[in-house]
Amino acid sequence: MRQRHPWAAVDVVIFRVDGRALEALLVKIKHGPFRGRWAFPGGLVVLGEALDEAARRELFEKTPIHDVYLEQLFTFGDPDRNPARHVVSTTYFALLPASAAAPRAGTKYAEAGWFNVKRLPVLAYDHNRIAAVALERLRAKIAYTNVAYGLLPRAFTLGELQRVYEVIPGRPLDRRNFRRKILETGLIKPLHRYRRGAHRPAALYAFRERRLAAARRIFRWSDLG
Amino acid sequence: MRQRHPWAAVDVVIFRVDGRALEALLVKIKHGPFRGRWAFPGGLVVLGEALDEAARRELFEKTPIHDVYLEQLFTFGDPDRNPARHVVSTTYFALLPASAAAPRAGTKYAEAGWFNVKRLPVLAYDHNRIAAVALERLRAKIAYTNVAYGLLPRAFTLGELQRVYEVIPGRPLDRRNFRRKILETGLIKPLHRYRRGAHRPAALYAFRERRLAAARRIFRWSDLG
DNA sequence: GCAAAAGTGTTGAGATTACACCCATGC
DNA sequence: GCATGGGTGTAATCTCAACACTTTTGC
Repeated sequence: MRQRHPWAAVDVVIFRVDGRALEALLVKIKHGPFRGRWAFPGGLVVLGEALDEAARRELFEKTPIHDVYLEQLFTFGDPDRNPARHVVSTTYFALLPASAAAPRAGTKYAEAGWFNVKRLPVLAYDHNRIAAVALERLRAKIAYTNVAYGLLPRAFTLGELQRVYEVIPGRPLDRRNFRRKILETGLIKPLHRYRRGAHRPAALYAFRERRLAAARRIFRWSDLG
Repeated sequence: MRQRHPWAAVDVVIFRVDGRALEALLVKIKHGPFRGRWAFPGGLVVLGEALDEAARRELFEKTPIHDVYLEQLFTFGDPDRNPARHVVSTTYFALLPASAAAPRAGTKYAEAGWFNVKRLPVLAYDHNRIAAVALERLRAKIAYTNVAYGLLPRAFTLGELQRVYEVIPGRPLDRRNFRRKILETGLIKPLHRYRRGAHRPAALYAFRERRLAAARRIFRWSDLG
């Protein structure tokens, strides 16, 4: 019974919305056949470690913040996705508020940086496929859940929220309709505080719950195409 | 670098709609700590084998038909889900038409049989959790895709189709509204043939495409619970 | 003739979209 | 005073849900 089987690994796609762009965190690989190529952070699961733990470990190595939205995405297991050995990788996606700490490369990778998801380079392994799946999932999910909370700080203006809801599907929304609909969902609540800035002060809101909740749809059907 | 890591495995939840019940295929385990308990068929992934291949292999051992709808569900990786060794299992769900061949136990299992998903026994491993996730996914997916094709023969009546759409969420639908909506989606096409039976002959239909396609929603929001 | 499933339209309520003007602030 | 983003309401259209009676067949 001394058979060999593929090992389990995790990879994590970390998203943030910076200004008007959706970005993902990439790391530059130091060793092996993909040396010098960008990839999503990841690694083998340690014996006795739960999958989510492994994903959180990889995530924490890059950005030392807790209270991160983390969701399992898909498992990729083609034998040739990793030329070194057959590895079955379960991918996760994580959402960070734009304000979160800068990424650190750690000892494992040469560099780390944020990339606009619209202009990702050719990645190592099958990671461009992973990127596509992650983006698709995020787009689908923002339309009928409160996942957006993961991309925003505790308090935010409706304008900031709308920008998240526009950047991810990549199309503009009517401001009046957006405000009405998002308030009707009950996902967010007014804080009765105001943010002063360069212009008219904006009312601050917070998500009622900072864990996944379903809601009625915010986009129309045709917006999901 | 002679580290040990969890192995990859697959488990497959096979559904069918038999008359008025949604059923899943269970096998009885022959050996090990869960001997005598029911579980979904599954096993370790062989080195060099793609995940889907492994799932298809497990599926084919039970019901020798091709052209089966198969979709990856979720990956479970808690270290204690299998007391023997840390195994990370990627689960799949498969859909069979009711007419499909009877299940065979094979050599690996003591027995195989169909169980109403509403009355599943206590299963081995974390398989009751898997059942819950599979059911949730199937319910969500039938509402906005043509997955139902996997549960029906090539040609079917609108009555048969409606029964599938009622059994899975577990609530009745208005016949007139159902027929109008399902025809509006364009997912199915009339065959201009009729099935004769005990009663008035019914027009036969077929799915326009026998691969996953999205459609506008067939249920109302509140029907998704 | 009767039991059982097939077939067929309309109406009211609610949801969705499109759309334009004034307000508060910093500079 | 002007540029920038914040704030607000209404009307037309579309979608959704509710609902009942007739038809065709096998027995």
